Amino acid sequence: MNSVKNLPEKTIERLSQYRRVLLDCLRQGKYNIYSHELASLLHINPVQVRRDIMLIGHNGTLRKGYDVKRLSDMIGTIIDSKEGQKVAVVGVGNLGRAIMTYFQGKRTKLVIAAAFDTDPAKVNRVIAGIRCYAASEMEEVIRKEGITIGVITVPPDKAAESAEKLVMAGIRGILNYTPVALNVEPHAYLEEYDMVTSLEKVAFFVKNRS
Amino acid sequence: MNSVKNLPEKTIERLSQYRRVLLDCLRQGKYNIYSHELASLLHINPVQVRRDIMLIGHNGTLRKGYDVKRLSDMIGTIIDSKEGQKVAVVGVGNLGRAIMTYFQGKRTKLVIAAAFDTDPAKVNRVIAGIRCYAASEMEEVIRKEGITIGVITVPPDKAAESAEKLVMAGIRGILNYTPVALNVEPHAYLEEYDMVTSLEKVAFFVKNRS
DNA sequence: ATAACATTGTTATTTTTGTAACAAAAAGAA
DNA sequence: TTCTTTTTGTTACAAAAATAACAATGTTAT
Ligand SMILES: NC(=O)c1ccc[n+]([C@@H]2O[C@H](COP(=O)([O-])OP(=O)(O)OC[C@H]3O[C@@H](n4cnc5c(N)ncnc54)[C@H](O)[C@@H]3O)[C@@H](O)[C@H]2O)c1
Ligand SMILES: NC(=O)c1ccc[n+]([C@@H]2O[C@H](COP(=O)([O-])OP(=O)(O)OC[C@H]3O[C@@H](n4cnc5c(N)ncnc54)[C@H](O)[C@@H]3O)[C@@H](O)[C@H]2O)c1
Repeated sequence: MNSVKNLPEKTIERLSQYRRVLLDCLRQGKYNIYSHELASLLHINPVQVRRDIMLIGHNGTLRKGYDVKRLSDMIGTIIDSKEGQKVAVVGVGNLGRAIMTYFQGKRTKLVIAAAFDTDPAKVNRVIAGIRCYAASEMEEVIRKEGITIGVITVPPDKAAESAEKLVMAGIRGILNYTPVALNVEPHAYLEEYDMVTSLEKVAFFVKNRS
Repeated sequence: MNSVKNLPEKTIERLSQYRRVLLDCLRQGKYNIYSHELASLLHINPVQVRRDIMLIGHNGTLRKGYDVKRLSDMIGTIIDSKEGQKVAVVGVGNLGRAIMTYFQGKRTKLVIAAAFDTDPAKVNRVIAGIRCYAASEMEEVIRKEGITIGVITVPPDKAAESAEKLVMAGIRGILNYTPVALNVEPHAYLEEYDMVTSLEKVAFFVKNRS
């Protein structure tokens, strides 16, 4: 079977990036785009763009390229859920707040619906338009609101317990920004990102350039 | 040729992660570690750990595993530069400040040596121990300090001009956190990361779970 | 009309990445 | 000692991802 559920992981990432570019195009009044344009905007190969687009079953027009609006909508049908999904941020510190600010109004289908912290100075306040609850209310709020995704931005030594609480609350996916590998399988899909690793990677390739 | 310069990109990423875990072990007084321990801490396969370690030419001890300190040092000789590298953060907003706070004292060979902003309220202040300069001083400061890596955290519409300035100043690598694809090749190595993509990826896999 | 061209869609091939399999060897048990 | 266990190092294999090749076809120019 070759359905949309079996799309390669890398294709999913690129679809998100294509849409970002496409939405930009729409804002600029550009209604058609060639595979090589999309490719060069994202520093990838045009063939890869065409292949990804083929995989999701979209059709371009010869000599006119892809219809920006249609393609962007098509990507939406693949990566968005119809009813949307709600996100919670756990840990309203520097990074948590930055993310909350950043996301406001970015995507209609993916909304940060709550934040959690233990600091009394933050609890029950509204930050970047998002209500901050006490960490102890996590399970209740997550269930009540139907939140499916958690973003973890607590101090490293609180990461494991936060993940556990999220899982207890029935969360289905976690995006972990702490430098602590979590153990939530098979309860939730896990994505981890460490900025130090990215920076060290850049440093390595800088060092070894010809 | 199979030198250290030709290590797979993914191996480089993992080396950074291994070291993070190893340094943690040292702090906890653990001086030896098995491939399967490292693997399970990072949710990967033990064979992959052994393979990566083989590729960098390190030797473990049968039945005792790897010497944590020696392996961590060995990884240092691969991914660090001897003299270290200096990093600049461009854009001292929510995210920039979060990164500056986060990095303080994390790595001895990779130091944030300067920050840049256009906001007079930030210029010439010291934030998280890092001096913030005016964006107009970028070229001068970067050359004087010998900064090789730039992290871009300015508003999206200023990203391209910031990258250009960095390149003008002779920067060798850029880590871009804005959702704008930059064009700096062949002057600098570029790594881009967009949080929306990560979150959309999590959302997709949550949606399509059995 | 017709030829030249540019662009998509798709299959084939190559490259990269990950996993399995297993020999070798050290440690400990019998 | 000899056998069993455990773990590394390495080669062989598999899977995933990226790229190349190219046919098909609409568009434009002549
Ligand atoms: N700042 C960065 O750029 C950056 C980058 C990469 C990773 N990180 C990681 O992200 C995490 C957060 O970084 P930060 O700079 O925002 O730290 P921070 O200290 O500014 O924020 C942490 C927040 O979590 C809250 N908190 C503590 N315990 C909690 C709990 N049990 N439940 C809920 N909230 C709790 C704290 O009150 C605080 O508001 C850290 O683990 C850090 O290592 C940060
Ligand atoms: N906040 C997040 O979690 C997050 C996540 C992903 C991506 N981003 C991206 O990172 C970037 C920064 O986000 P933020 O939330 O920190 O924004 P912000 O508005 O808080 O900060 C931007 C900073 O850049 C400064 N600046 C403006 N023009 C400049 C220039 N030409 N040179 C130097 N500095 C300049 C501003 O004065 C401000 O201090 C944005 O592009 C955003 O899209 C942010």
